[in-house]
Amino acid sequence: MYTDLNRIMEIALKDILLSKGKEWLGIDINPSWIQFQPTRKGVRGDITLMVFPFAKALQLTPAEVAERIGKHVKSEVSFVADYEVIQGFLNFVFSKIFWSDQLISINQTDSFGISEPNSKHMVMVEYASPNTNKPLHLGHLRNIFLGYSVAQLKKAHGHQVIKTQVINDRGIHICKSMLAWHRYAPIQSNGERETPANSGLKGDKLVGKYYVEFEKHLQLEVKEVLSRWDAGDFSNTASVTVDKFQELNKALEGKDEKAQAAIYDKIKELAKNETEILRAAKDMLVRWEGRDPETYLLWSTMNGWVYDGFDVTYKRMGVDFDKLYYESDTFLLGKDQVMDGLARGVFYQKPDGSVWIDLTPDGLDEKLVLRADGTAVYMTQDIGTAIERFHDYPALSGIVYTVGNEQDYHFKVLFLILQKLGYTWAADCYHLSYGMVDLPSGKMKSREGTVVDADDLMEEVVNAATVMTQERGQIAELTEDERHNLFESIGMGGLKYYLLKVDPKKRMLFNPEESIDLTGNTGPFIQYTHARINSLLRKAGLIQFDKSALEIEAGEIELIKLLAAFPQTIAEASSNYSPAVLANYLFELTKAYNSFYQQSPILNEINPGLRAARILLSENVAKVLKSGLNILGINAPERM
RNA sequence: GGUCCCGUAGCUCAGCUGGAUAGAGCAACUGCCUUCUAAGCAGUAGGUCUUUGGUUCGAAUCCAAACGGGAUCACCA
Repeated sequence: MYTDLNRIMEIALKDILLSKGKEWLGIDINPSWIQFQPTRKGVRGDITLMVFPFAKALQLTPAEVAERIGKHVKSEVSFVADYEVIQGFLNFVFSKIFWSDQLISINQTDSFGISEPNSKHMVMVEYASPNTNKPLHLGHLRNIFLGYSVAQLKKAHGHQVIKTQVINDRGIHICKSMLAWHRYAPIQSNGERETPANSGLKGDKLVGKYYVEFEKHLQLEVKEVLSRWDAGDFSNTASVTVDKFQELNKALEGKDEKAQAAIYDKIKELAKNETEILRAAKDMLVRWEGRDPETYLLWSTMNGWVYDGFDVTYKRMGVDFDKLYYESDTFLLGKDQVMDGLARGVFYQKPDGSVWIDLTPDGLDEKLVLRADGTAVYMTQDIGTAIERFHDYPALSGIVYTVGNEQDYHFKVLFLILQKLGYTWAADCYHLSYGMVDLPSGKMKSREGTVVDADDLMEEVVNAATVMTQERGQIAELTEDERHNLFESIGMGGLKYYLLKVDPKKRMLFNPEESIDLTGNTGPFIQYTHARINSLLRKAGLIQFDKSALEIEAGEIELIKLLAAFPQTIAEASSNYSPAVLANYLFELTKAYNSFYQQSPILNEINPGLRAARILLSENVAKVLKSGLNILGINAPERM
């Protein structure tokens, strides 16, 4: 088992300072003065003690204090070989033995950096959960890679993890596609309507096509309704709607452009509800809820197409799920909890029968949790689903929701409600909120056709990787199959790394050209370095060396230090729900190794002790790179 | 307007709970393949960390305000 010597040394130094401090400095040491940090890059030393707090208390200059402490520590602590005082910072230099022992310890640890499986509590990670009316796009890619990677991170950190997604298989959106398909899908020669099987179209793409079709017809009808209204023809229109329309029309006067646009949107909304096609879709939803056999069959057929399509996409992404929650099963959940909460005074009821929660004391608004007609809203469902999950998994301690930051408010409210209902685990639920992915041309908008389709993008990225790898890869010995896998690994690795390397919380820019780059801060750069080490190790296989007689120099120490930081990097990335932390670490390690590789002969080194240390070091760098990439969901090819 | 998030090099991003001279990658320029994979390495150039106050030995980091960008404020999900 690997022991983080760094950490142990820090504790040891702290103990010595506390016990001997008075003797050395003449005053009692306040533990809060003792602040260590890794020594700054480019400065000699391994760990740095801040001496400012001491200097202040002792009324001495930092340099004087540092000198006094340094002298004593050097003479009394075996692993401190030297010390240096620069600008009031006290830098301790650890002995070479210390570092070579560290390397040996890392080497002897099988899954270095990975915590004992299931040593920490169980968490559920929800991600993906797309709507079924449209194919997956770039935004989903960020969501899915992020969620999957956080699940991997939690596992590596010792948690038991349940990966889950909610299948949004009910609601008006799927009815829209169903209706449009029923009305407009061309009849094939065999008498069937268009299906994935007879058209060769991916299921999600096909259903998405009819959703668009629906929207097209809807827009046309809206136009008709509006022009009728403008002409003063309100036949077949409810008087409430007419009043509302005229009211909004009046409100237009004297408003600026922005306010007018908002009002126009509302008018459009009114007109939408007056269209035949939307009414037909709503009827369909009612029939679905009433379990009308024909509607139900169509629904399950078309849903099936979508999931078959999504499965293909997930498979290429390399992600999976342990447990699925179907909205069609869970949409009735939560009502009981709401009624129970109502009885306990957590919620209150308005005269129309709708149920609300007043969150104004918490600085939020009043929020509807159940409609007047007793049907559930989004919030009701989420309350129910969360509770259901804790029933399904009694050992569960928290849920991570990978959902875009436009829902920050929703989750804030959800967690608060759960807490008010008395569920202590609400404190361990976390909204993994990520920023939007923008394009160089701006925001993705389906209406303007600027949405980047997930399947298309993956195809493109793999194609680009194929071209580049055929050009410069060392692939002569690979079979056709192996090549195919390699291109896939490189293309997808580049894409995943590109989306994961930035802080999830932040909005990010997706530059198509950069995403297929193979140089610089990219996935393929790390993969390449891993492959190159493997090539080296294949050749080193023949060389005998003695692992107990290692010799190391400054360059090796720098790398060992980085390797030793792997476990704490995983811990940090896991607790911050940030694969980006890990990605940046891997990049640092890769850069450091490449620099080392370029200036130090490894197999060609004549000094056997040095050569042994360098081979061992290379082996462990490769080990960490592979393990780290795996957590990011990225393959680490043996050669490329 | 209320609430929340963001503002670091031409561009894209790192900078952890305050610490030394603010770092990478891309783009630009200069070098390095008859030694282990050049998808690499070494170097040059590029910064009032949006602004102004405050806290402190010490601020890109913490606090406040202003400015700029975004999200959200549905009986949609």
